[in-house]
Order: sequence, then C-alpha cells, then structure tokens
Amino acid sequence: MAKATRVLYWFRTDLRVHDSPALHAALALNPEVLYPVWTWDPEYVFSHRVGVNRFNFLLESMHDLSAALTTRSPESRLLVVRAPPQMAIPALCRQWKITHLVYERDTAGYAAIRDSEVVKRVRALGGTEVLAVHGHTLYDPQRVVAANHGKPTMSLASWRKAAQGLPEPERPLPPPEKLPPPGDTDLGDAFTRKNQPIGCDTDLNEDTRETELHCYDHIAGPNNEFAIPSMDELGLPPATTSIYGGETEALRRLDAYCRDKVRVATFAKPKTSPAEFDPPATTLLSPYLKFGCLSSREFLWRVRDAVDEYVKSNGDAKKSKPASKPPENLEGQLLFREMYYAAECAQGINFGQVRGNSICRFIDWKLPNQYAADGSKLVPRPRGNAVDEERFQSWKEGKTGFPWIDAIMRQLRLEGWIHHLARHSVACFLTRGQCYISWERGAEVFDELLIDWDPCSNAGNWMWLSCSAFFSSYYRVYGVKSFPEKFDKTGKLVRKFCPELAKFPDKYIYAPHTAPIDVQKKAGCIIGRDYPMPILDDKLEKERCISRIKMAYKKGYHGDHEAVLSERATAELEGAHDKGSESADRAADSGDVGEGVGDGPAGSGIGRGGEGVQVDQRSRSDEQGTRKSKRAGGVQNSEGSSKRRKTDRKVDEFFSKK
DNA sequence: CTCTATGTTGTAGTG
DNA sequence: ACACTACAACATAGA
Repeated sequence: MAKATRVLYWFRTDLRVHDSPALHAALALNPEVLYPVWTWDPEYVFSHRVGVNRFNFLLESMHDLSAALTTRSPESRLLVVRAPPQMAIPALCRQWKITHLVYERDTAGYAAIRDSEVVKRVRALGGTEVLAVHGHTLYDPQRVVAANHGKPTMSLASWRKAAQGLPEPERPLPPPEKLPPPGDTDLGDAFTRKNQPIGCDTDLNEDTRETELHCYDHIAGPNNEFAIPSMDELGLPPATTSIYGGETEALRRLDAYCRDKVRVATFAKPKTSPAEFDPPATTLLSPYLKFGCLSSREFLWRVRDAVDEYVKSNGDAKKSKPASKPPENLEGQLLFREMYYAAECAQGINFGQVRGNSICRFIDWKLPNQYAADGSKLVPRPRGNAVDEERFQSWKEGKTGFPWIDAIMRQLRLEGWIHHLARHSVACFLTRGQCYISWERGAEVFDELLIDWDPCSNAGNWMWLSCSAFFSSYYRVYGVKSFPEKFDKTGKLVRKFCPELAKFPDKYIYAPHTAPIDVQKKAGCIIGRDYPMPILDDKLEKERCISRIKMAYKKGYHGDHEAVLSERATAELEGAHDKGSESADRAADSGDVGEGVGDGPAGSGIGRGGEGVQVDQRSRSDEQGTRKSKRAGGVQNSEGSSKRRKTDRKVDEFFSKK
C-alpha cells in the first residue's frame, strides 16, 4: 500500500483560499493531512522596517485566512510557528513526517534566498518532496526573465515582448470546498528554542515598540496553541489606519469597485486624483495584492469582465467614452507590477539599493546607504551632513513647509496608503526634484509606513521617480503647488491632514508662507510658528538638482561600476560640481551637527529668521537615556542593545537642541 | 552609422 | 475645458 500523503502547506504571500494554484496543487495530491503553516520569521520582525499599520494588516489577514481554513475543515486553522523558517520548516517536515512541502513561489529579494535555503535543508532530510508553485503574479517572473534572455525587463514594451510568447493568464480557480485536517501537532522534545534561535543583531523596529516584545517567548505561542501573534505581543501600539486586512475584505472591495462599470472601463491612472481620499480615486487593492489576499488573476478577470460588459452595453452609443487601454487602464496597472517583478527577479537582492545594482544609474545623492569594507550595509547608517539630515527628517515627518508634501507624508503615516501620484510627488521632492537625497532613504520610509510595500514595485518605482532606472526625464519635476492645483484647487487633502492650515483661503493653501500676515492671522496660523516655513527654495533647488543629475548622467556610472563600489564616484562628481556653478554653501559634506545649521539656500531668506522647522518636542528628552531594549528576556540576543545606536536619536537630539 | 518615433502620470504660457 | 507650444532634453528600438 502506498504511503499516505502528508502535506505541509507553507503560507507566505498568499493569504487567501480563492485562486491559489499552490493550494490547488497541494490538494491535488489528495493528502490525508494538510498542515497550514505560517512561520513567524524574526527577519520580518527585526530586520525589516515594518510599521504598525502593515503589521496590523498582516495579522488581520492571517486571522481571516485561518477562519477560511476552519470553514473548510473544523480542525483546520493557521498554525503559526514562531521561528526562522530556515530551521523550522525542515524540523516540522521531520517531526510531522511530511511527504510534500508545498508553497507559492516567491522570486523577490530575501524571500528567494530564504526559500532556497529551506529547500536545501528539506531535501537534505530525504523523504519530503518540495512543490513551489507560481501564483503571485499573472506571469511567472522566471519565465519572463528567461524569455528576456536573463535580463531585467526595463520597460513595459520589453516586458510585453518577453511575455507575449507565454501562456495568457487563466481564469481564477475557485476556493476549495473542503480541506483535509492537520495531523497531530505535537512538536516533540527536539523542537526547542535552542534549535530555533532568534538571532538578530539589530531591531529596526525598536523605535515603534512601546512595550516589551513577547512574541518569541514560546515557539508555538502562548499555551502551545500555534496562535496568531497579537500587536501586544509585538510590543506595538494599535494601528492607526482605516484599512482592514484579509481576503474577505479584499473581495468585498473588489466587488464594490467593479460595480461601477463605467469607472472600471474608462479608468486612466494619470488622470485619477491624488487629492481624493474619501473615497480614494483608485481601487486601494494594492495592500491585498501584496499579501496575496487578492489574487492578481481574480483582479484581472473581474476587470476584464466589467470592461466587456461596458463595451457590449455601449456598443451603439457613439457618444460614450471608449474603454481605456494599457498602460493607463486597470489591467495596465497590473502589467507594471509584472514588469517590476520580472526586473527584480533578474536583478536579485540588490534591486533595492544602488550599490552593485547594474540597472541603477549612479547619482551622487546625499545620505546614501553606506557599507563596511566587507560590503555589508552599515546599520544604523552613519549621520550625514546636518542640512541633509534636517531635510530628510522634515520630509519624513511631514514638516517641510510645503503643504502638499506634508499632507501626503502625514496621510502615509496615518493610513499606510497614499495615491500613486502622491507617491510621485513626495518621491520626486525628496530625490531629484528638491532635496537631492538618495532614493534608498525614501524607500526605507515607505517600507516602514506603506501597507502595500513590496520589494519589486516599490523599489522599482523609487528608481523610476529618481530617474535612476526605467525613466530618465529628470527635467520634468513635479511642482509643489502647480501639480496639486491641477487636481484640486481647494486643497482638500491639505485641510484634512494639515489641520493647522484648514482655514487658509484656497489661493494660499499650497503656499501659505506667501500669504500676507493678516491673512495668516485670520486663518489662525502663523507660518514659522504654527506651521513651518519652507525648508528650502523649491525653484532654486530644482534647477540645482537638474544640473547635478545632468552631470551624473554624463559620467554614466551604474551601481555595479568599480568607481561606485570603491566609493570614488561621489568624490569624482563632487569635483565636477565644484568646477561647475556650485558655490560652497553645501560643499562641506562631512559636517557635524552645528555646521551649517539653519542655512537655507543662499539668498533665499527661506529657512532662516523664524523658528524654521517646528518639531514636536514631546517626550523626546525621556527617550534618550532611559530607553531600554524592548526585547523580553526569552529572546536570545547577546549584547545587542548596548552596541545598538538608534538611527534617529541623533536627529532627535539635533532638533531638541534647537 | 544616423535618424526618428516612442515613452502611463511636468510646467508655464498662449489661444 | 482643452489643446497647443517652448522649455531643455533622456534612453531605446527599429529603420
């Protein structure tokens, strides 16, 4: 008699039961038992910047999935194992006598490296087959890359050319009606914290934690029930977003959006308003696609069906708007995602940074990533020039003195989501538009604050916006006033997220510092006191950025060039800038706190005089000496906290001294 | 080799 | 409301 099939189904970026090719493949094995497992990876908890809203979304999605599993088998639920998957998955395969490990393939970044390690160890055990099934995107990125001769897809055109020979995405699979139960979940004696160490040098989310972290106290959670962790166990305060996670919510949103056939069929992304927020002008489905709560094929076919219906019912009506087409329509939005996935898949882990990244143009940004002699990234990053650090901090906190930028950054922090063109606005401002700060810094902030952050789309878009790859028209700069005025002359987004500006007349809403003082008084908001003066002269900095990028383009270095790896490139360009029209006002780059503080652009008068950037000083002083490690005793982390320097502490000190 | 068309999403001014 | 221009100008594919 044949050995019974025992499946471990490993959930990761596929938190759904509808249209899951991997889950379908697992069930096609006709297993006797199916263990639905989630590994609560310390990498995600400590080494990725994940803010409260994304953690909350993930936990809600896990709960929703677990309920969906239980509906299909009363004994089934999501089994959360709190250990690194590289160790835990092989150990579980052995302990539970797993014959087949099945999961949805993930080609992106850390995940790809993690999975190959897991597979190596599982195969070494013998007795367990591994099934990695594509399902996160419409096309298998690996096949697209192969069709593109192993090279990253750098434009939608090249992506299309590569994908056209591949099979079209099929109709979505229905959710399974029933599931096999999990087997005995005893972990045995061999499964200890000693074998499953939570080793981590840095806790990048330390600043976000308010209480001690307890989620690693027991491998199978409190009471050994494999429970889904809570925000409390993570030491995190409650989420602030109004966006709820889960497959149920994803399908509800998709239904609601597709009800308006005209809107779906005539959707044109560049024309949707980044100033709309209640409800937003776009689908807001990106967080669900990111976590796989929504299948991309489900989205594609629902949209296609809605468009078909629109076209049929409007066949004779000559006057009605024609259906929009890629790249601007909804299907086109998915295609960009495909392009970024294929580009990342070919490029590998350095897709998210400049160094070593052959597709990424080298531009001598301020505050770039820094690396040790052995090539490892310095975490936390050493402090840069005071002016640049101040600009970065103001941008991050939404205190630049430009209401359009600030409103977006505050919306991002509060909601964990902002409109695509809002992302463009703030990304352009930070990098090539005004601040000339590395896109790596901006990407890091988005990583922390966006629920939908994913290493392909987001890093890809940061390279796009900073004219580092995919896009190169660096002279087209989004205006901080002109751009939002195209969409909303009344400043709704600003009034909502910068309430101190709510009473300004429309005329000044995007540039309140230009309002006469009596207008400011009447609005109950004095610029420089109740809302910051602009931190820089946007027009002047725009011209400066364009000329600097022009010079960097002329050099023509990319991230994999020897001059970049040896860090000679920055100095070379610095020299070129100095020979050009650059004055010495920002030349001192190694400056400490104190040097150049308060210096705005020469002669602009901006950033001087008044208070400049206003920083909330609440609780800053008690953060400095008394803050202890937020990790509980059960966690193995030798000497970490004393060595650890806080990324933002020095910036905090800098502001509180002012 | 040069030349041209194309590329989701700029601004400011004119008509 | 929309279409056009100049601005200063990029990379790439294909002829």
